Amino acid sequence: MPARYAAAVPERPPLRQRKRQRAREQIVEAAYALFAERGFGDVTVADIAERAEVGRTTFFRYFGDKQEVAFSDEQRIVERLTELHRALPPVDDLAGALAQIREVVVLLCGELAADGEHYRAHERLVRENPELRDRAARKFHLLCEVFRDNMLARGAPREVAVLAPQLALACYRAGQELSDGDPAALTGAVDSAFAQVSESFRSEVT
Amino acid sequence: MPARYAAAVPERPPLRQRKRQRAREQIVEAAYALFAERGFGDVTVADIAERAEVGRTTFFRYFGDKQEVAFSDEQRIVERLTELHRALPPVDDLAGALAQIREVVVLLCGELAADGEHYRAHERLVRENPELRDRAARKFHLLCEVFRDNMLARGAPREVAVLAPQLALACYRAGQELSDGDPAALTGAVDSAFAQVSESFRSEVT
DNA sequence: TTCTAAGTGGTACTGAGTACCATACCGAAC
DNA sequence: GTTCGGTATGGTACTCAGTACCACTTAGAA
Repeated sequence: MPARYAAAVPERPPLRQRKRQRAREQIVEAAYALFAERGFGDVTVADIAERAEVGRTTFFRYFGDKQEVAFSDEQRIVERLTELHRALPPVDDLAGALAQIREVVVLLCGELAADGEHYRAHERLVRENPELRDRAARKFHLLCEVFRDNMLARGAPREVAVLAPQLALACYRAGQELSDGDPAALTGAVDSAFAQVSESFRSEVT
Repeated sequence: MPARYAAAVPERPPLRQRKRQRAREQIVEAAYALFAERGFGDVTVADIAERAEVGRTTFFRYFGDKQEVAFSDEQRIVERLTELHRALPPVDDLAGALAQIREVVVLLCGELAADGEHYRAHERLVRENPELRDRAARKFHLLCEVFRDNMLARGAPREVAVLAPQLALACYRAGQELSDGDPAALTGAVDSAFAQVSESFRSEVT
C-alpha cells in the first residue's frame, strides 16, 4: 500500500501507542494471575513487574499504585456511564432522576455480566481485600459526583442532584450483595432493588 | 479510707487502664494538632509519636495504621448506633425499616453536632484526603452490615435487610454533603434527605 | 517483697511509592 | 539513511508505613 494512503487507514495507531497498550495489558494480566495464585496481599509490585517483563518503575508509570491495577477498566466504565447518562433528557424530580440512573446502571450491569469471568475475578478480589473495597468505594463515589455534576449542569435542584446518585449507588450495592458475586444474577438483583425503592414508598399508606 | 472499702468504689479504674486511656488521648491530640498544622500527608507516624511522647512502636499498638487515628471515636459511635437500633421493634417492610434507621441516625447526628469543633476538624480531614475518604467509606459499610445483621436476626427478609441500610447511608451521605461540613446544619439536611425519599415516591403518580 | 503479665521503646526488616538519571527508541524532518 | 527531539524505559537510592522481635520496665496480685 502506497504511503500516501496510510493516513486514510485509521485502524492503525502508531507503534508507540500500541506498545503502551500492550505493556498495560501485560501488567494487568500478570497482576491478575499472581493475585489469583497468592492473593493480593502476598504479591509485591516487583513480582508483578517481573512477570510482566517490565521494570518496577514502569509499573508505577502505568498505575498510580498497586490497588489501581485491580481496577484497570474502571475508567472505561465511568466514561460509558457518563455518556449514557448525558444522552437522556433532563429531569428535576427525585423519582425521575432515579429512574434515569436506573436505566443507565441496569444497562451497564448487562455489559459487565457479558465478560463474566473477568467480573467474577474482580469481584472476588475486591470482596476479599478491605483495601480494595475501600478503593472500590472511592470509584463509586467518583461516579456519583459525575452524575451529580451532570444533573447540576442541566439545572436540577442541588438536593436532587446529590441524593439521586447516592440512592442509585445504594441500589447497585444492594443488588451486588444480593447477587452474591454471580454476574448472571447481577442485573436482575440491581433492577429489583431499584423497583423496591419506587414501589415500597408508592404503596405506603400512612 | 481502709483498703477493704476500695472495691466498693467503682469510679476508679486501675492505673493500668487509666494510663492506657491517657496515652491514647495524647496520641489523638498530637495527631490532630499535626494534621491541622501540616496536613495528613505531610505528617509521619514518627512525628505523631514524638509529639505524643511515646515510641513509634507504641503508636501502632494503639492504632492499626496511620489512618485509624483520624477515626478515634468511630467505634464508640458504632456501638451507640447498634444499641439504639436494637432497642427498636422489628419491622420487615422497606419503608418501615428505613424509618427506623432514620430515627437512629438523626438522633446520632444531633450528638455529633454537639461536639461541633471535633466534628468540623474530622470532616475537613476526611474531605481533603482521598485515603481517609476511602477509610470513612469502609466504616460506613461496616455500619450497614451491623444494621443488616441486626435486621436479619429479627427475621426481616434479606432484600430489605440489605437494601434499607444502604438507602439510609445514601441519605446520610447526601445530608452530609448538602450541609457542607457545618455540624449545625447536619441533622436537618440528613432528616430532609430521608423525608425526600419517603415523599418523592409516595406522591408519585405514574 | 516477689512474681507474673502487661506495656514500653528500640532495632532491624520488608515493601510501597517517589525522585532522579542515563539510556533506548519511536517518529518526524531533512 | 541520518539526525534529532521527545517519549518511554529501567536502574539506583531514598522516605516512610507497617511488622517482628527484642530486652526492659512496671502495675498489681500473691
